[in-house]
Amino acid sequence: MTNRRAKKAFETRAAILNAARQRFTDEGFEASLSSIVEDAGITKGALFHHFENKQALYHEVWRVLQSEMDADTQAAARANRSHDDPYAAILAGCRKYLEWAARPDYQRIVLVDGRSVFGKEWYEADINLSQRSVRIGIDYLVQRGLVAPENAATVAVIVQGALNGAGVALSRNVPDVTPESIGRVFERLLRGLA
Amino acid sequence: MTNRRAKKAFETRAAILNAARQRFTDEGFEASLSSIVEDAGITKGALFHHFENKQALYHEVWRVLQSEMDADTQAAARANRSHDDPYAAILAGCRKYLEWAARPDYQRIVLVDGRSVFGKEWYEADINLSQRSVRIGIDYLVQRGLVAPENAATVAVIVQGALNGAGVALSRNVPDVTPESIGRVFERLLRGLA
DNA sequence: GTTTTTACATACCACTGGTATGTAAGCTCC
DNA sequence: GGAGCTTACATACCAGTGGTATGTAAAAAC
Repeated sequence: MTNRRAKKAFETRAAILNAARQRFTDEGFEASLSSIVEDAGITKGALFHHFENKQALYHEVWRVLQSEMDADTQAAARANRSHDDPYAAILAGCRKYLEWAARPDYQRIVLVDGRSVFGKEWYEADINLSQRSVRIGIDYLVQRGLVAPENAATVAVIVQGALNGAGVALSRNVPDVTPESIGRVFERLLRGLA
Repeated sequence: MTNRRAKKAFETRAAILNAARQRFTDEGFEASLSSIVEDAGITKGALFHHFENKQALYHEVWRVLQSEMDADTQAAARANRSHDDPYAAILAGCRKYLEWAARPDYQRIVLVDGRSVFGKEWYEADINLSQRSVRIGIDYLVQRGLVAPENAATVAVIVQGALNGAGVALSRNVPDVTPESIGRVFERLLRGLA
């Protein structure tokens, strides 16, 4: 019964996305569509049926990754709310984000290749998913009077950039850069804003 | 007398680099070699004589840009040294770097496309040129007792990331993010580390 | 049961980065 | 000053790329 064709189509779509995610992680955007369709066990006809072009495929892989990260970091922040310390939630979110920034797939697809793939539209695409969680955290600090309202937007982009830099450094095993040292410095930075 | 051939070769090499810098700025690494050699008024034979491959050409363009930036920011920092305020120099360097981060060529070639072009070797290439000035500034603060020695490396990558985030946001005209607001926040952040 | 729609597969295209080869001008050295 | 080597390119070509136009068989709609 229930639409056999649509179900099958969904499976091939998922197979394409899986193969693409792996290839894009290993080889970046340069990964060939031929290799992706081979991994997925289908042909280019199927791929171009499901996605308008290579960029659209990449964008979908990217979007899924960002959504997963967004949900995960927000959950971590929510779970660590504290009446005693207004910084507890946002710091927990930061720590969780650092785990993502160190993941090979997230790092390559979002942090390294993503920007160049999307070109000028990058920031517009990015700000809605990458920045959202950060903005929520900063806005909370503003609400608690710990960040000046006129600095909110600036603090958000700076925190985001700092997290990305730290995350990449972390995964590159830069000497003396550890999750603990980053946690220490971040806490100091945020508290220093008050 | 003095070697006419070498002089001419240097000129073609410079023409290639100029054309490449422009094309890479406008179209990113995807810019075709055909268009570059056309702009430079030569052929692919000449290009591949001077550069091993496309990546090597890109790397040279990138290297020149980074060197220019490095010299400029260090000069700005040096010119703003102050006995009264140990932060004066590094803040001046940061402000100068923001100007670079907002430049179309630097932004596209170094901040956006660079990472994906160099892939895994990116950080190794980056750290020697991007990080150098930052590290010098942070090490000075350590020396003055304003940053804990064990945090130096972490602070450096974080400051670098923060500067990149701020620079990109600046050039994208993100609402409420201005050179002034960035300067304010940065000063607070750095002083908060003491 | 016929028709229409959908989810692919196949065959092909212009163009890409890269290479192998050709060539003419410049330099060296007698 | 001219033979011979070297260098700085130009030309011709190649495998592989993203993308498209067309074909097709099965499922859905009526």
